[in-house]
Amino acid sequence: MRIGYPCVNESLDCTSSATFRLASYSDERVELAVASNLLCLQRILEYNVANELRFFRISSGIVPFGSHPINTFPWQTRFAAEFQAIGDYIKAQRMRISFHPDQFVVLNSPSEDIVQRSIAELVYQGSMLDLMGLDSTAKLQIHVGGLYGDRDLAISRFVATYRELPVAVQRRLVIENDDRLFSLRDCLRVHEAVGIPILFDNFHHECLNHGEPMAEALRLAAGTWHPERDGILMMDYSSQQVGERKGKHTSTLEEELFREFLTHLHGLDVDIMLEIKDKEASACRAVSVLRELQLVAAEAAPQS
DNA sequence: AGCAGTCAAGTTGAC
DNA sequence: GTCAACTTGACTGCT
Repeated sequence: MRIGYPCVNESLDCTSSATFRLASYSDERVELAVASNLLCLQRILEYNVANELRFFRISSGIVPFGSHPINTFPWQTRFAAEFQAIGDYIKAQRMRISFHPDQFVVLNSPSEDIVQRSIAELVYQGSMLDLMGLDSTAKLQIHVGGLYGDRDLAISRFVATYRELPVAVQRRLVIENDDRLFSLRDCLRVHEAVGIPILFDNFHHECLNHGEPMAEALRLAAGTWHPERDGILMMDYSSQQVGERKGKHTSTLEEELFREFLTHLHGLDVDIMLEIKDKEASACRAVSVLRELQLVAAEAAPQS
C-alpha cells in the first residue's frame, strides 16, 4: 500500500506548474517553464520519498500549453534526458504515478472538436509517462464526462471514443466514479464494455451510489484492475467537510474516519491518494495511522 | 511589494 | 441568466 497526495507540495517553496498567458507565448518561455517545473517535480519526489509518500499525482501543467496547437516547441526531445532521470528515480524508489487531466477533457462530448482536443491532452500527459519510461501501472485518470440528458447515450459515446483511442492512451486510461453524474455502477458498465479499470473514489461513492456497501464497492472496483497490466487498485480518499455543502472535501484528514474506512479493505491492497486540502500534511498523518496498523508496504523501501 | 483581476479548454446545478 | 465547483493556482498589470 502506498499513500500519496495530488500535484502541489505546500512545504516546498517551488511550483511544478509555472506557466504564462497564451498571449505572451514563446518557445523560450516554454523551455524555461518546463526546466523549472521538472526541477521542482524532482524536489517534490525527493520530499515524498523522505516522508514515505510513494504515490503522487503530477500536475497537468508541467508543459505549458502541452496540447495546444500554439506549442510547437520540441519539449519531448529537449527534455528527454530530464524526464528519463525522473522516471529512473521513480522506478528506483518504487513510486506510483498518476495524472488527472482536468475538466476540459471530455471524451463523451457530442462535439467532435472537444473530443479531439481531449484526446490531444491525453496524448500529451501520457507521453510524459512514456518519456519517464514508466509502465502501464502509471495511469491517466478521468471521469466518464457529461450526461447530456441521456445516460445510455452518454455512456455509449464514451465507449465508442475509447475504442478509437491511440493504444498509448488506452493502456493508461482509467475512469473514476464521480459524485453527481456517473456512479460506480455506471463505471462498471463501461468496464464491462471495454475493460477499462475503475479508479475508486470513496467520497464520491458516499455521495452517489446504489446501496453498495463500502467493502463491496472496493471489491468491485479492484476487480476491474488487471494485476500485471494495471497494478493494484488506485483510489482517491476524502471525507465531507462538516457544515459545508455535500461533496465539499475536508480541509484536513479526519483520522477516525480514515481508520474506519480502512476496516472495509479486508486485506485488499490499494494505493491511496488523499484528496485533502492540506496536501502532504494529511498524507503524512495517514502514513502514521497506517504505520500504527502496519499496513504500509515494507517492500516499497529501496533495495540497498 | 502587494493586490485584484484574469487566465485555453467543459458541464452541471445552485442561486 | 450568472456563477461556483471541479484533482491543483499562477501570471499580469496596477497601485
